[in-house]
Amino acid sequence: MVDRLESLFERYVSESYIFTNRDVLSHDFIPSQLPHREGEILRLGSILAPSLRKMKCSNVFIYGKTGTGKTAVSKYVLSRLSKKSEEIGGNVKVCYVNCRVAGTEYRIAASICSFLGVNIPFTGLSTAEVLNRFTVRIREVKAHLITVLDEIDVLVKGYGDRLLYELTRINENLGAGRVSLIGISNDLYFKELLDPRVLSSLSEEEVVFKPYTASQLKDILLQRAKLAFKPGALTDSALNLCAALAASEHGDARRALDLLRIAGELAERDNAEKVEDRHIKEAQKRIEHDRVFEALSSLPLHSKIILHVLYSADKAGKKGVTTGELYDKYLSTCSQLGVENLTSRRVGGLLNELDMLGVVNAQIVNLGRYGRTKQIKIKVPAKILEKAFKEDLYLGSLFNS
DNA sequence: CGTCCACAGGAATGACGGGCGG
DNA sequence: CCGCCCGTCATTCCTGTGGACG
Repeated sequence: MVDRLESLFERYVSESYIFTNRDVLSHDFIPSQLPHREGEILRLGSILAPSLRKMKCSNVFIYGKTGTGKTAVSKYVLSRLSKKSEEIGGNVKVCYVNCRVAGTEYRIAASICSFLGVNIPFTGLSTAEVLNRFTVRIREVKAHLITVLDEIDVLVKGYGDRLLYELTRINENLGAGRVSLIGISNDLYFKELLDPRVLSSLSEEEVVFKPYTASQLKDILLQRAKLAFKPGALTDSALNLCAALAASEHGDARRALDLLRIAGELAERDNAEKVEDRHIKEAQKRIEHDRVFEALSSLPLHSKIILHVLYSADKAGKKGVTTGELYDKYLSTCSQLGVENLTSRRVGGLLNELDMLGVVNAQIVNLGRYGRTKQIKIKVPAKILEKAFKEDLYLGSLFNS
């Protein structure tokens, strides 16, 4: 026993069979070259280049599906631009904000400010005040700030285009300095939600990122694999499989890299010498499992109760529950657990959130004389749900009986 | 062909915890 | 320390609605 533990430790201390540098496969790694995106890089570069000569540059709207390199290309071009600006003593500053990560209008504004060295408290100020301080600061340092708003559709869907409107208008009463915007979205139709004035201002230029094809994905993987894996540690067929799987999921390079990294980790844990097809397949299962597990276990209590109701119905062989049935069972579950219940209005809201998350499938159906309701079905495998809820402080007890 | 079911989901409002400037 | 404002979660009240039934 001791010896086996010793050898396990020893394996971790000694060099890995598989990886030379696993970080190359992580999300935030930006390689020195981005294969199959030369066109987009040059395009974005030529749009932003005027800023180096203290000239106005157009706002840009970038769209394309997830994992098509939008973020990587933007960050790459921005970092090169800011390097060049430093070199020539320019005043171009760059700033990157992910709207989904930041969350609210306020935090996005605060986050932009922090790039200019203005510290904004967590909360306490109005968004208008934050923007005001931002404007003052821009004028002060006379900077040309190029702001990337990643996942801008999340901002607009949640809070409307007020912030964007303010940002596009800021230049109008700004003596010195300038603000240019780069909006990134993976939803092509979100433009419809924008006020025409904001839209025309934001999409002075547009860049579209097409999904990678399987062979392009293969090139990308090959490039990273050279840096990440030991020579010969990745089989050709595993690499091909990886590219093929990711290509079938809308040419998502991020997904492909995740697959490769996790497959590598699995192979390493297996003490295998090479990453093979089975590791890739296993990795795909793992990713899906983890995604769902994570989503489920971080849910608020009442969402979990709702899911448990649907889970029980599903286990009883019911195919779909109506809103009324759901709410009845929800009430009884709450009293069983000794938890205060929410109103049906709120439960409906939570249900919609679960639908958006893809955990649940809710469809409005018309039963004519018998009303208009929703048919709700659970979409996650029972096993994962059990695993995610068994540890829950409140819900755990429901599984022991 | 009108009714009326059983909800959907928008708007207004309130409670609450947190952080600000003064 | 206080009064104020914010974001978040939840409630209350409300209007809207597609189609089977009578």
